[in-house]
Amino acid sequence: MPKIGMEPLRRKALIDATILAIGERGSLDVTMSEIAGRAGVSSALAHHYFGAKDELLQATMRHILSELGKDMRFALRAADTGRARVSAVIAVNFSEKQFRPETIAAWLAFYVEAQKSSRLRRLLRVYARRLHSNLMSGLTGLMAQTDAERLAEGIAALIDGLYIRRALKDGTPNAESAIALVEDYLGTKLRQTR
Amino acid sequence: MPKIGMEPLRRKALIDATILAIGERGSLDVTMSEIAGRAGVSSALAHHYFGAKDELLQATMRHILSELGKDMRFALRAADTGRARVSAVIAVNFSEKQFRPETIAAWLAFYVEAQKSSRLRRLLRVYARRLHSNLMSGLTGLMAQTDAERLAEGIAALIDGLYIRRALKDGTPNAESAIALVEDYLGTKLRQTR
DNA sequence: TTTTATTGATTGATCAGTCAATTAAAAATA
DNA sequence: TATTTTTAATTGACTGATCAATCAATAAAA
Repeated sequence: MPKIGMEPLRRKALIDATILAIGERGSLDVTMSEIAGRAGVSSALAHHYFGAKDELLQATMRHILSELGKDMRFALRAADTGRARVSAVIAVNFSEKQFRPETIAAWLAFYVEAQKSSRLRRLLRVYARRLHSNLMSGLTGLMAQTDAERLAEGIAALIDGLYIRRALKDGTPNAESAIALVEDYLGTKLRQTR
Repeated sequence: MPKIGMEPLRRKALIDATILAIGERGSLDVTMSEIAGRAGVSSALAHHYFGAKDELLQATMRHILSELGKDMRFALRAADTGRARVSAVIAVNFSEKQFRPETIAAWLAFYVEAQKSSRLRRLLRVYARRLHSNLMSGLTGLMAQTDAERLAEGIAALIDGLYIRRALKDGTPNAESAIALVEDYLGTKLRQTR
């Protein structure tokens, strides 16, 4: 029962299915058939719309990054002080939508894959740079440039580390305690450099 | 040209080859043939000594963990104050031997794999607990228990985050700057809680 | 002669990717 | 409006490649 204008719907469904599948498996070792099955279509159709598995994975990563970017821009719009900007960046990274097991697992899997794929590496580099510049835009007013650079690096690494730990479901930090940890780091450094 | 007592030699060579191969590929998607080839034997022999690929990977992870443990015990033996113990833990994690691209890539790959394999997950949990208790053994004398717990969590997350960033070869923190970052975090918190 | 070390060849399963065929909607034409 | 033609959506069946795992055979040491 073919219908019209299916392409955007199918693409979206396939990308969502990809995130779900990766999240459940915990790695990119997910077959096209599994993804397509979850999206309710045949694997042939997935190939029809995305060409190769690689492109589906890349589209998925782009989708995740773009969602994060959207949330970030929205949160930053409401932040009027430097301090508020930094807190906004932290909050978005641990928001309901971003700090979910599926999303995190996908992140981690893409991190690993990036070591093989230069295109994925480029995507992640864009994200890292954006995170850094967002942090810096808040921190520069609050301390010396070099201190800000260093702190931004520390916060970014801390966020990544908390993501990994969450993925392992081990010491599972929940969102609030993760935010508290990063905010405490930030607060302590601010008090020190004040 | 069969020789005697080859088993330990072969096992060691295969494990080393596994780390190398994973490090180069950047993931656990490495064939038994590739590993065996690097070790200078046939894939059949790798199966002969390890049974299944899974067990070779597990043995490899155990090897990495045990090396880290050895280094850690050695470094801690020389640390006589609480403060020195914490610094020792940090130093070992970023030591020449541990903070190498191959080792890091292997770490990351195992982190991902751990989401699938409960046995790997157990291994990593042991490591995480050991890291935590090592950190605590140094921190408890220096501040209140709850503060120490929180700081240990933060340091551990920071270490993981710096590992990930190193794996991506992006903002490539070198060992010294990574140590400086963690030590700065620690120092700031100590000055604050003092 | 038994045990250990070793491999080439093979098997069986899994998958990404292709293709020809089918169905129905859209567009064009009568 | 009724028809033919074109385009879009969709799949089942297939192909080719890759790879883990097995096994029978060989060679040398004990």
